[in-house]
Amino acid sequence: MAVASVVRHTGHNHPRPPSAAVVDDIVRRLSRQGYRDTEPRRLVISAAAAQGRPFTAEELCAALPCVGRATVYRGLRLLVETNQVCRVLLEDGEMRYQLSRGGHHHHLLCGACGIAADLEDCDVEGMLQNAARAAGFQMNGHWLEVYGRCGDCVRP
Amino acid sequence: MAVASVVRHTGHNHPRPPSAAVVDDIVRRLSRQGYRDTEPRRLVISAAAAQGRPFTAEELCAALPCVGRATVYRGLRLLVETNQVCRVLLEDGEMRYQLSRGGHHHHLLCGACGIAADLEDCDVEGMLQNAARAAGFQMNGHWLEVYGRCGDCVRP
DNA sequence: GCCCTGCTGATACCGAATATCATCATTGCG
DNA sequence: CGCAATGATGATATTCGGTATCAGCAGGGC
Repeated sequence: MAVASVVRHTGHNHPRPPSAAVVDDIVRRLSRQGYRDTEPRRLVISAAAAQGRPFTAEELCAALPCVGRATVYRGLRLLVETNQVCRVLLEDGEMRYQLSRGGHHHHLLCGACGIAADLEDCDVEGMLQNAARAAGFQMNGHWLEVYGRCGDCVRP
Repeated sequence: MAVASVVRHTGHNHPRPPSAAVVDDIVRRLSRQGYRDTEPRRLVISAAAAQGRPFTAEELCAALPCVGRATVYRGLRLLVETNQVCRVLLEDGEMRYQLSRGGHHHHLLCGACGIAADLEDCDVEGMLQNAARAAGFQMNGHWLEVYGRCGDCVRP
């Protein structure tokens, strides 16, 4: 279902050179939680950090031909579970991933170039709390994605 | 802010006796768009309407052993495409479906009993428009799910 | 009733993701 | 430092949700 997937690759938005500091940082946080510091895991983190836009597990696999598929999938899952990577839901229902900068935030997703910008100070929380309470619900969390066009794609 | 109104699906979560009127209504809308009125299609709609909570395609298949898998999947896809059924994203990323009562709305999802209530008058739209504009984005749409506990599950 | 065409459904197929399991490598500890 | 415990790896098999195929069927306009 939901076949028509969005833009794959356009001119800009090249993968960035992965910053060693970012990788070290994540590895350190994982170590603190008892996860080992291994070469393949660092490669997965590095590749995830190098993506310029939300990516799929398969894209990571393709970017890491020397790392086993299972390892890439396990590594990615670990990163999601430990909140180093956040899930990004595209408009068509496809799930992608992106290195998290931490803290609660939402994404502004450009349907043209596929880039995701973080939307940080948006107080939907309070509004939803109220709406949920009015409906007799106790709200625990929410999932929000915003779709549109980024500045670069609106005026080319 | 707007007051939230809720449409509760059933008192409890059992499948409801599918209302013939609801099925007829959907079939009529499909006919108007050139889609035929067929027995298997009616069965799919009826089964979808009988679910007391968001369901998966597989659950529909299980509920309709006499209808071919492909037909169930095609029928469900058609219903989604024509907005008779809306997608519901669970907290863990699983995608489910639910008969839509039409109009833009969001879902209050109970993590305990799995029920989904419609949250109709919640004005996140304007807030998101502003936040997006501030970030240089042109917003076209959004996806929002709210998670928590329904009244029945909070005080049992 | 007839025919066109959309619909059905058994089956094959596909791709994403996970389970398995022998082997390897990290890290804590003596 | 070196060793053992055990978590991690990766090739492979497997599962699973969903789609493509295609011959035959049936809805509905005539």
